[in-house]
Amino acid sequence: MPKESKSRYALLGMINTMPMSGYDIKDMCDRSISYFWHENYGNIYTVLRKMETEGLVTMERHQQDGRPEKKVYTITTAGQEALKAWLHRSPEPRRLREELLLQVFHGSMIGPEALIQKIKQQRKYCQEAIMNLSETKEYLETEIDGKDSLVPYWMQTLSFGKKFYKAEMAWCDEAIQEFTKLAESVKDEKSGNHS
Amino acid sequence: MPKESKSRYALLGMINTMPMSGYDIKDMCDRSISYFWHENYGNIYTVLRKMETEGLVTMERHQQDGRPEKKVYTITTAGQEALKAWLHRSPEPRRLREELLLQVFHGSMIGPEALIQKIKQQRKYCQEAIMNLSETKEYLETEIDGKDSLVPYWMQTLSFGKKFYKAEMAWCDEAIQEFTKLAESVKDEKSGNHS
DNA sequence: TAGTTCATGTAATGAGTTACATGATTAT
DNA sequence: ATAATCATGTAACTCATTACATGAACTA
Repeated sequence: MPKESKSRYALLGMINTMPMSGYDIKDMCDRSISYFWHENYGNIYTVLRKMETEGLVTMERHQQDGRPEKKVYTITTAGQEALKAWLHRSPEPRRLREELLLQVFHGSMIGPEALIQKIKQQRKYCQEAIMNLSETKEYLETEIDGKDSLVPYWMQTLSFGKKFYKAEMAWCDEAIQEFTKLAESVKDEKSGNHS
Repeated sequence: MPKESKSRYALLGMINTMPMSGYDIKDMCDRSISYFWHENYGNIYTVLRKMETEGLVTMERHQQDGRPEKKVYTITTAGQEALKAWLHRSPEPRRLREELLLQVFHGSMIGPEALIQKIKQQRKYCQEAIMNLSETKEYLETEIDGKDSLVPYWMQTLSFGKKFYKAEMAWCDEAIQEFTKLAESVKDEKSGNHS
């Protein structure tokens, strides 16, 4: 069986919280799940139209004052069932492709100093990510858990992000330290200062 | 500019440590970097032949006793330069697609109990991963840092893996706890027992 | 007036995965 | 005998990304 695309469920899930357009979906993805999932316009619009023909969503044109027309998609019963069925399935194991780690693995070719620069960069990125997550968390906490009970679930994904980035930052610190030591020992060897 | 494939560098890096065949590369990837990088035969053999025409590697047929013939690839000077150039470039930001997290985000549709099962499964997976990493670490520690100084770099990627999985396991524990609470509060509401 | 945001779409591309095919040998 | 390991390859496919195109309105 060929591996099935998961984009549809990302979109269905978003539409399920409330009817929205492709543009809205992209916006919501970027604001809420961007640290563990991504979607781009090209795919969104394509998948949306496909799901319409499959009867998972329906489309309505919404006229707006001054702004371009919107195509607002609404989930159907069939769509909700498809979403639920996926939610009950086991997630596929992740296939990471961590370019930085690959560079570290083959780092002996460029030496520790060059790696340290990369890792410092990554550390900065982690810090920013953690700040963003904190802001989102604060926002969610002010939200009265009203119409949708999605808040506690969203919160739990934020917690994952935070733990993940904190761990990565800790790794960055450790790696910088280790590679600094390594760089010094290389220098020592060159000056004939063996242990 | 279209995004460039990173597979070639994964392969070049492996061949750089010692000449080997596509089959060997797959084996080495699976044993050493599988928790943050993956390659499959289809791609390996294709990319290998492409790199040969580009002059990044050379190929030699090796006859083996009893076993099928091997095509052993060796990195060229051009290949080493390409590898080095990539190592000096900044890694592209990762694009995660964490299906489990997506399911958690939309979890309100199936409720906390169903999620807890998934997360328990994930926790088990993390535990196994940590054990595998520990074994690899022990193996590396017995290796005398001889011909290749790749050991400390490899070690550092192992440390990343361990920190990552430990963080994920901690998240699993937290999430299980939180969703258990949530499940109970839902039950309370049903039985008319409000706080 | 030039740039940004809003809004949708499609064609081309590429990269990677899967499935399939072959065939020898070795272990059970 | 038959399953597993060793070893390579390719065709089909799908998924996603990129690039490009359009166009209105708002903002500096």
